[in-house]
Amino acid sequence: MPPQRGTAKTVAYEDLKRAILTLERKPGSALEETELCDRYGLSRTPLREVLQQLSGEGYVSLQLNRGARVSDMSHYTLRDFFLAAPLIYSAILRLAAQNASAQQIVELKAAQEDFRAAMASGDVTARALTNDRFHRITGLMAGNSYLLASLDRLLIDHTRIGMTFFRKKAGTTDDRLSLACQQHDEMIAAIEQGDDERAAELALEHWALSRDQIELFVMPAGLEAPLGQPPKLKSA
Amino acid sequence: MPPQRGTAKTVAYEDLKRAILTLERKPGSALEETELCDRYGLSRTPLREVLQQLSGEGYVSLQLNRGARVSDMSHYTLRDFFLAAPLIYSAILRLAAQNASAQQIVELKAAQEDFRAAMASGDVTARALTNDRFHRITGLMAGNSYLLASLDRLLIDHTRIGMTFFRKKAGTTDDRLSLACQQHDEMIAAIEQGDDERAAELALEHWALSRDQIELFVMPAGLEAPLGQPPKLKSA
DNA sequence: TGTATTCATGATGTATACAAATCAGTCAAC
DNA sequence: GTTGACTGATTTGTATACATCATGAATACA
Repeated sequence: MPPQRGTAKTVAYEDLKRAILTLERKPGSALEETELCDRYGLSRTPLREVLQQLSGEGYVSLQLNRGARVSDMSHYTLRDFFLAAPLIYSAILRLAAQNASAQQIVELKAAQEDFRAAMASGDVTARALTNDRFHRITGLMAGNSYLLASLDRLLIDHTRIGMTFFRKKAGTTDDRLSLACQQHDEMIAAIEQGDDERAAELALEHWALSRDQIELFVMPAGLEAPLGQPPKLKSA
Repeated sequence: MPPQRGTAKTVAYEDLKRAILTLERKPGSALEETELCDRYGLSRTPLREVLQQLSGEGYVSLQLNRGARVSDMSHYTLRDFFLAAPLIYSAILRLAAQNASAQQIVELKAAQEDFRAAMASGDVTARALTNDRFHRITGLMAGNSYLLASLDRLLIDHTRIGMTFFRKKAGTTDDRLSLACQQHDEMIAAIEQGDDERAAELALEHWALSRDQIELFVMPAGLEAPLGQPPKLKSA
């Protein structure tokens, strides 16, 4: 649903999404129209249309006479996230294995190469964005517009959470990252073979890894919490 | 994510949604800005913002320099619909049973009364819209913004499809409608008791009923087609 | 000193005017 | 008869000006 707009508007749309996903624009922070107009060289009319669009897609929230803010992330959203992610990710990957076109598989492999490069580079932003791109391509492969709506919203917050814990340079992080990379490779293989069961299984394994990373980051070290009941997190 | 706008804009937003859901605006039909401006008494600037918002929510699709159209419904969307609906509906109702507030249950009961009245009246539009409202309330009860995104999109098309087959006055329709009404009552009971298993089960039963109705309408009578592989449907 | 009100400032919401692109119809050429 | 390009009219995209609302500092008062 990206607007295939003329350049200036497209740039604003894409760059705002990038800035939100990478936490360059912090959750809950205000988006002033005049600032954005100056930055992207647009007048307020088209810029406001971009904000409306982003609002409909869940990147920003609008309040009457109070402008736009980057969508918030509270402990509530995190709880919702833990519930919805395994359901949607496994469904998407199952469908991706059933429906992926040859062209899409080429794109996914290219995305995976970029992801691998980002892992090697250590660039946090690049890691988060290339991972985001990988999973969005699987969403397109699934080709189900209804489920894609949920996936898109999950990925907004998954990528933002990813930026948060990627920033932490824990000792265990690198092992987990290389495992994530390996899982991506296995996903590609399963999709290429049309093995939908395996693809769905991999989605759950991949999610379990993410979940552990998130929990590690969110929880004070050494504090145990029951699975499926994520600890409360103060909003930023 | 509805805009809490000043009256004129809100009216346009709500009425366009209503008109799209009830097929008063046909899938794929053009939405001319000047016509809508005259109708709702707005200038083009705020009206275009409404269209952008509706685009982000899946009601309309925008094309550069070619204006807005009501979102299309092809046999592809119908196929996607059959795949996503049971997954999302059961997940939503399970969560609704776990999380519904007392206030929300009151609202759901009120919606069900309106639905029952619409069934008695025979007003096709009222039936479709009150049914839509019932299920959107269950979505709010679930309180999961990620899954809600999918539910909202499913309901757009479910309501539109409902308008299509409600219009047909088949002999069997009334029995099925009263069963649907009864299932709503059972859903309320399950939610009120916090019986999430039963609620999810009811969601699937309710979906099976809808699915049969849709297949009855879509298929030429007497023509069998395998379940899960809906027949091709020409777009309007 | 603390609280409430006022008013100036700045931001958002809307309308209008203008620029650019699409579409329909005609006409000419093949 | 069909195809192609041209032109006028309509529609969409953008910029600017104005109206309305929120915010916060300054002042008056208890």
